[in-house]
Amino acid sequence: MPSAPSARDRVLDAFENILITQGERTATLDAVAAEAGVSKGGLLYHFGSKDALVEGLIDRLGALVVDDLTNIRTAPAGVVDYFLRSSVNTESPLDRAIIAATRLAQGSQPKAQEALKSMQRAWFDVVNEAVGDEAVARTIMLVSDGLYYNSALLPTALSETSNRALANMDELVAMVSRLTR
Amino acid sequence: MPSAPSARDRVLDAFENILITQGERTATLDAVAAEAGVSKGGLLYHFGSKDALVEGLIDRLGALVVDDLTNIRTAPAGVVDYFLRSSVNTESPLDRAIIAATRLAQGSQPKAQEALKSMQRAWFDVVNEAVGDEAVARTIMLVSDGLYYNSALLPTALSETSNRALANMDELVAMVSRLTR
DNA sequence: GTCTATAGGACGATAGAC
DNA sequence: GTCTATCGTCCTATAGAC
Repeated sequence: MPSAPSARDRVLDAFENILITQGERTATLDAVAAEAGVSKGGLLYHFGSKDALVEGLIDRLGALVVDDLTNIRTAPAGVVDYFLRSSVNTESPLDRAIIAATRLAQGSQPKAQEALKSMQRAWFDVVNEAVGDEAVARTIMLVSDGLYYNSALLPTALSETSNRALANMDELVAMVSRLTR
Repeated sequence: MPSAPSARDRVLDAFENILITQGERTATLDAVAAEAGVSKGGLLYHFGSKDALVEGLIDRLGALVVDDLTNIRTAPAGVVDYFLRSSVNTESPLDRAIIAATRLAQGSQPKAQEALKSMQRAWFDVVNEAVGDEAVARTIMLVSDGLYYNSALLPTALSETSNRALANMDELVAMVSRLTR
């Protein structure tokens, strides 16, 4: 029930927003405070420094990943089907946190890099357990990363590959299922 | 014969270097000039503004892509084999230009986004022509994007997936060839 | 808990010497 | 073709009022 998000959460939302739509460079304290509707001083009360803001975002990502792993494991259509379909950016809270963290990771923020790495490892373990073949699991991970790269990393790109893949998600899932047999 | 690169080329090399290793934020005119071994004024003689510097990098990328397309088409081992193997970052001039452009594309630089998009489209056309099946070609593109994402986008990540894939490139090529039969 | 004001440094760009 | 010096702006962070 997201009735009235706290100022702290509004700041994190604003930080994500700017990172996703305009990149790391534009995500200054001034810009984040303005987008969140607070003053710079107000922002710095909740997050004492820019580093603390980054940590706040990574912590939020960590919590969302924990939930996601449960969703993957218990998906009615199966692990691989759910995992692949959830690899295109749907603007979910998790997607937004991942994309924002990826922006930070490319600005030599070691903590963001580590968070993404451990997320990837956790996903691999679940997929690998489901398909029971490491080579197949690795290939599925690459397809998933490719989907993310296309739909999330090139902001307004609407890249050809991704658009086609999105329109043909059933086809892609069938394609990948050829590997498991 | 790269005996003595011109100051202009040294500036572009430095710009790429900083974008790749430290991200867009750190790639300031001061930092690029220092890395290239020229003064800020000297840099601005060759590239009149930061925008011109970005354009210079994108032009370099365009030229390298043209060469690469010829390499892919004429590869002895075949289009798909060559394409996939060249999708891991080998620190080649092309790889470096792509990664640097990707950093810029995430900072809402439309020109960098368009350059990457047209590169992707050109690759897809070659792969599609070679395999003669759009769904298979799309999947191959996604695997390639996944390889790039892992080996190039998360700077020092040395991500699990990518490392394993690198060590098992033969295995991956075999995996993908299952799709074409 | 949120604000304004401001310090101190880094940023992109210009001017002009050599 | 390359340099130094400098301007105006923007950045992170602190101090202190409310």
